Amino acid sequence: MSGRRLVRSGTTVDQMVRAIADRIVTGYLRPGEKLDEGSLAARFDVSRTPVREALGQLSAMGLVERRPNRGAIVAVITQEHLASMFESMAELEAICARFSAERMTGAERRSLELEHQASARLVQLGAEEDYEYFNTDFHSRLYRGAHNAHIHDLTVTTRSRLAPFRRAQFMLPGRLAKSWQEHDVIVTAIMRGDGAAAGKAARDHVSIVSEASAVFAAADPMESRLSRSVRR
Amino acid sequence: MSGRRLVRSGTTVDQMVRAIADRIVTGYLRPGEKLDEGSLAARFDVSRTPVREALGQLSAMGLVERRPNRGAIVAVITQEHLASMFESMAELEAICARFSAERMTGAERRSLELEHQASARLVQLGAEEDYEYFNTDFHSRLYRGAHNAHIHDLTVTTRSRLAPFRRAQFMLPGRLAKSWQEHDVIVTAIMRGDGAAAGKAARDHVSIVSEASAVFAAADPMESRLSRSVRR
DNA sequence: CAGGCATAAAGTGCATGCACTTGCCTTGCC
DNA sequence: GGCAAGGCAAGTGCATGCACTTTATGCCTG
Repeated sequence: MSGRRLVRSGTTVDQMVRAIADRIVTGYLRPGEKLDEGSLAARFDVSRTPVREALGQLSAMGLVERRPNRGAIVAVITQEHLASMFESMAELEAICARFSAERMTGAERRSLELEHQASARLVQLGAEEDYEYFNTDFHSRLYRGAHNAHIHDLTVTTRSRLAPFRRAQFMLPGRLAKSWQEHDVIVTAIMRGDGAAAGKAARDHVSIVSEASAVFAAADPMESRLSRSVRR
Repeated sequence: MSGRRLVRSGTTVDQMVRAIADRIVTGYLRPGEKLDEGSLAARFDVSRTPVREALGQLSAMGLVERRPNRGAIVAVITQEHLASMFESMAELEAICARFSAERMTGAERRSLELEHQASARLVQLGAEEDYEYFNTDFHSRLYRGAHNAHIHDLTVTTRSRLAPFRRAQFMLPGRLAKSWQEHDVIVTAIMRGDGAAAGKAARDHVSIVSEASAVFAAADPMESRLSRSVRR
């Protein structure tokens, strides 16, 4: 039956994982929201089997929570756990920045500085959208510049899990200029190979975002109805 | 058909994940070894469905590698990636130790020091097995002492992935006494609340294990010859 | 009319079946 | 004898079906 197979990219399960993860990370699916296997299967026109596999993987990644026999929900992140993730992020970024200062190649350094300087223009223009895009790229450069595949993974994963909570920073006025200044401190430290300074600057940079987000998250009605303390 | 169900703990998939992960982490299943869905299903007396889900989750965790349509193998870790994981481990331990120095409660500090002092006896006796058991506990205390759930997760996960490569340290003579000395530096720093010193000591501690393991791993031709049919 | 208890509905967990892919091995061809 | 094409067996990928668990509904009882 059925005209399955529209595209031929990766397996069905992989696509499901990406699709669902994307909806969670972008905030389209909200914490605590129920993930019904049947509905998801219908939604993507596949059977429940790949959906189940995808949910299992997402659960392994911590993006969804699975209660045996009681279905899956988008992972509910407590205030406390969120704080721990932001703090981890700050530490991970600090490590990446420190290693970057010590290990980036000449090309990587030049490229980093070039892009950073170019981004000043986005700040002047107040191009929030574009700056955010650049910002992601900037941080990715630090992760890669650390020349450590595992740290890179940990950092990228943690960052993606924090993504839903990072939109907050847009809300603060003058954020762009401030962000750029902080980047500038990091870049300067990296350029002169000062790992300790680069690490500290990166940690501070993330911490500030963290504080902004904490405010945002607190105001967010994430605990409206369910999310009872599901025994533990 | 069939008399399924031997035990009744958790879901079948979870049991499979634990069972397979355990065999990988303990080195019973070696990197590169083929994981045949049918054989695993037969081995554990379940159908292929839960096996597939388990493999999917293990793949998400990085313990196995899945090639579409070509089956799964125990993840092969390159020398380079292994090094990056050890380095990450050193950094993560450093963070945990630093936070522990700053945040452990009085009870946690006392308990840590007490156990540490008690372990001196194991060193004297040369009780390798028991010391290794204590050692795991010691590090777990640091992870918990950091009071950061996410760092805890990252650290525990990374540590388990390194487990197959850590047996190396047993091979070095005088390792126990050296390890205890290093622990002692960490404990002392934590007791006086010196985060920076605790972090540095923890990083050094792991780095030394790392070097030992690197030698071991290099000497070990991690290919698949011997590990043919292990099923029984 | 409230509080159980039975029963139905919904939804999960796993087994089975079939289509497809891959790798090997044969077979025919040069 | 080597090599390419084709076929076969092994094994993966997904759909479907059924048993079981949870949750919703209604009915009976006090």
